[in-house]
Amino acid sequence: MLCPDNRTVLTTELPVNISRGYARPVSKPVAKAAQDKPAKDPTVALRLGVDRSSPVPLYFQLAQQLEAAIERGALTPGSLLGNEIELAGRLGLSRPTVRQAIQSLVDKGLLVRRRGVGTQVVHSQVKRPLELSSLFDDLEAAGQRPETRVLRNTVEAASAEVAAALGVGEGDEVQLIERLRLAHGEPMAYLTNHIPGGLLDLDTERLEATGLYRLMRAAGLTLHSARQSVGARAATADEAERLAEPGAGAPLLTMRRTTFDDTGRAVEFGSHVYRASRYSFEFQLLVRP
Amino acid sequence: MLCPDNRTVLTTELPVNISRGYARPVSKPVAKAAQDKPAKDPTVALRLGVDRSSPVPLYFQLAQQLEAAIERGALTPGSLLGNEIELAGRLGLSRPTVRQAIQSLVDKGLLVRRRGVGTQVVHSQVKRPLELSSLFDDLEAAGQRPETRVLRNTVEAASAEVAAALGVGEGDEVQLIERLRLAHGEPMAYLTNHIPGGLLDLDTERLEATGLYRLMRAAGLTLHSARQSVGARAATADEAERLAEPGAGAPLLTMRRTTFDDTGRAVEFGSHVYRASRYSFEFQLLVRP
DNA sequence: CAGTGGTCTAGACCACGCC
DNA sequence: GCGTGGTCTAGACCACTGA
Repeated sequence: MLCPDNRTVLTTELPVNISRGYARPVSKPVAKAAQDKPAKDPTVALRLGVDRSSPVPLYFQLAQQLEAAIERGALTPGSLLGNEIELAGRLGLSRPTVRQAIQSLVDKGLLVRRRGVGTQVVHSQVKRPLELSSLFDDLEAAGQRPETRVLRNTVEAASAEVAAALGVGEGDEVQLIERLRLAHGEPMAYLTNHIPGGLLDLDTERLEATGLYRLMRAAGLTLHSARQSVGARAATADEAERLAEPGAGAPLLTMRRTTFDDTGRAVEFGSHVYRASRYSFEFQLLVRP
Repeated sequence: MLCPDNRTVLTTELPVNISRGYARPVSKPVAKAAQDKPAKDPTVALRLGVDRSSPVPLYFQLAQQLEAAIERGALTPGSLLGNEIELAGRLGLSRPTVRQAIQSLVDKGLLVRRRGVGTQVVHSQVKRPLELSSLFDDLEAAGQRPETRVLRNTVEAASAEVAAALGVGEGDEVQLIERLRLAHGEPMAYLTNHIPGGLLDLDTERLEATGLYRLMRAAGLTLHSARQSVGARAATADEAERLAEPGAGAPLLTMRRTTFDDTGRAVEFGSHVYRASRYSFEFQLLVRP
């Protein structure tokens, strides 16, 4: 994704929400589709329908279909969805199941509910909130042909700062990785990561082929949350040279992030600098209702 | 909140999640509290209990109590909550209601569920995700005694850029506000905002007393989402002077944000610069499970 | 006043993780 | 196997909105 001024914009989006389900016997093909109502709500013309033999949860199937309808414009912004009870009856589902589907789209910011009014499609412009992102994946998704040069990949004793960030003892073994990230052959960012010792088997080869988060997930870690801080500062002479900026003093965008897995353990501490002339962070926020 | 290096950090937190409820007749004081189980789960000693005469929803009451218990340390990180069915029985609630309470805390990142294992308290460090934030509120919460100087407050014709961001016609009337924000008497940021004409009655006096978002909410607008972009660049000579930075070229943190209300209408477009020597953005991310 | 979403109940069966 | 959360049903009453 390119900005008007040719800077790379990071719109972060990750493959989450993997459908999980369970097999269910093909039971009760409930289908007393009441077409006796004139119904001006747009979902009637939408050939919605769930597959009860699929392992994908019913609410999830419905949510996917509604989302697809919104994305392809079949459900236009501002249009009312029609009430939950009637929709449930038409699909042969119970109301709680339909509510669960709708709620998941409300959480994504695609729908808005108003008591006494109905459920409406939000007037677009809203996409999804920021996810835990990988620069590599972001660049790849944007068609920027990312490239990684691993400049250091060693085991060190944790400094006080790193130990505090990772929640390990000072002097404990941590893996240190320094990488230069390029897109279209040009330097974009200088990435420094610290990872608790023994957590991951990181060989330089795999690090150059993909992103760190992908390696972590592949190793069975469940990434859960991250605390991050974004700022700016002037480049040192060294940094300017590494990043091919004209000289010391060039503005850099900085990001420090600690990532935690689902047990609350810190799995990574990163301290990165980006060329401000080429990068910005872009994301959406949703206000919790 | 102050950084080690004395820069102001923006931890954004807004008062959302206003409790809404409805009155319910004081019915069925179901209380067959089974204490026949030894139960090593920590919630038994937690004097949990809901007030059925309260207008606050039962699931919300339970969620609040659990959250409070986590915050004061009565539920320690990693501890198991005890299964949902038993908990429901003990509280005289149905399982779906208990699940709704637990789910809301999972969404906040305070709890983690594992099938076949149970529900655990996350190992702290995790706070809440970024909310739609007001610099004024953030500074005030951090005890920084914020001050605002309104430098411009006029009505103008929308430029092409502003018109595109706000979704109005080029040349339409928009309100333009330029403000200098100070903390402890020192310049922190220069804020430029555009607001669709006629949306809000903004007098300079009120703008100097509080933040823009607070005024918007007070005017009955329901803020729903925002799209924002954070970057960095070098200051112009003018900007450096306004912000009391030593001179042109000083690194600035930039933020552009368009805010939407719950009908999807753009209600504000802001283009702000912050002194990188004094500011950074700090926030948490949660990975959607 | 009619229609909507918000909340709640008391059951049920299933998939997954661990022993 | 056993216990956990994940999903689903078929009802019910209430509060809010707008005509």
